[in-house]
Amino acid sequence: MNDTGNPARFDDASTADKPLTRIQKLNRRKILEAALEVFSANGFRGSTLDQIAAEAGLSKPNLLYYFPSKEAIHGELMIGLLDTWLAPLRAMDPQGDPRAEIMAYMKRKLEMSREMPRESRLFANEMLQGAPRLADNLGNDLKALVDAKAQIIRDWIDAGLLAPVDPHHLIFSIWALTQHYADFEVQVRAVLGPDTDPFEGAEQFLDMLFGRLLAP
Amino acid sequence: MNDTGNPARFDDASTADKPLTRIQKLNRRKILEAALEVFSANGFRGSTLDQIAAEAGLSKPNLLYYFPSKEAIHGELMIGLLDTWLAPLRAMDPQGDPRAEIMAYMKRKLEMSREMPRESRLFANEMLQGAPRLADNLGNDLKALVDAKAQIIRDWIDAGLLAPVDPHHLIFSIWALTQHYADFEVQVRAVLGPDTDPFEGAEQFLDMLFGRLLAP
DNA sequence: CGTGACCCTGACCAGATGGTCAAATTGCTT
DNA sequence: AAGCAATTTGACCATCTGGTCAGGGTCACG
Repeated sequence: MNDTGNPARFDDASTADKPLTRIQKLNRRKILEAALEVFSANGFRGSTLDQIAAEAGLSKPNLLYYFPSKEAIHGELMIGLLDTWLAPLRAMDPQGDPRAEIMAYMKRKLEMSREMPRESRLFANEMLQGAPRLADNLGNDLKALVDAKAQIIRDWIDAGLLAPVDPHHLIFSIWALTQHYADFEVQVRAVLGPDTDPFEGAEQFLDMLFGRLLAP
Repeated sequence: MNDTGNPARFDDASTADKPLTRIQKLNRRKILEAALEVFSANGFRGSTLDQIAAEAGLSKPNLLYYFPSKEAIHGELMIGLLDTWLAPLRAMDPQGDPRAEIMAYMKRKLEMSREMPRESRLFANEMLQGAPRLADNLGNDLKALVDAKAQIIRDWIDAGLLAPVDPHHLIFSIWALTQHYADFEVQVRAVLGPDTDPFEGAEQFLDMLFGRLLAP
């Protein structure tokens, strides 16, 4: 059971937080876990409450006892996701060694792609549809965070500690490259064959790629 | 059942080619164009025949006069897509200058992301769902093509013309980086703001990234 | 201008799907 | 063990959706 860093959250993201029962906690977790499985594999419209209910081992009306609607389940998933997803970027330390910080960020993201491919695909699905449920967060929280980190990188560059690259696109490139291995896993595996671990090669490659890019 | 005169056969790319009528050619094109628009924005399950019909300016039964099913429309789109999508890779010339060939490939792919974002998203959607409709092609055509091109790159490396990088992951990185700007366009635009052209910066960045990587 | 093939549509159908509800069952507290 | 709240479910509903069909309109061509 994967539980670390993925805590079952409160009920309606609304104001009133009741004291969650033992059974509530258990079943809400089951539902969100099942929903992650199903939504990430089929997208929002491609998933049905019946599938999620089956995966969770509950009846459909019982799902709707814990969440007011299909959208609510998805929404709750998304809230937790954006947070989890950006944690590694938040952790980038202005005080650390520039190249080490960026390489560590890249590696953490790659690790996340390996260990949380479902979350990655859920996120990708949402982006592909134009992120209707994340539009606000993207324009505010996300932009603010990325801009802040971009400024840090810019400072590093100005101090001559990194090659002069566009910080925003550097961050995009880390996102693109790491998430590709989760989101396009079928394609990657089809090309590499069944006996090769994509992430092994990916780590080496990305090490070289960013190592060469960042040298001042 | 009653099959009389149903022209819903496969396109010119198929085995049985009947002489397509003027109206057939026109309407099939309208339908595929509309389907691209709708499928790429909503995914297969998220799209309805009504949406496609509306977008195409035709009635739903009329769609089904030209194509036997929703799946058939999607399938036809996919066939054309994989071909279009891989054309730039096919064009990589073993006789050309190694770095120039790879940089040109990357640029052509980036250009495709800018000019055919719908195709890119359609492809991404399919991959995310595990590519159920492309599984065969991936394991055969695609793998063969990529392996062949990887061998060419390997030869270049052995000849000391390129830095020693894993050719497969090099190709993956080009795919990931270029398609990211189409598939995650919302996110990219949200971060960069409305007045910045993502592709402008992307081209510069990728130029530097791969330039540095490939130097022997 | 007639005729047969081609093209188009309103009306309809069956199954899927999100969601509701009253009633039954279970869990918790005193 | 009673009593009340929390949990669960079978039955049901309205709507959506892919797909069918019989019939009517249109086009091309002799």
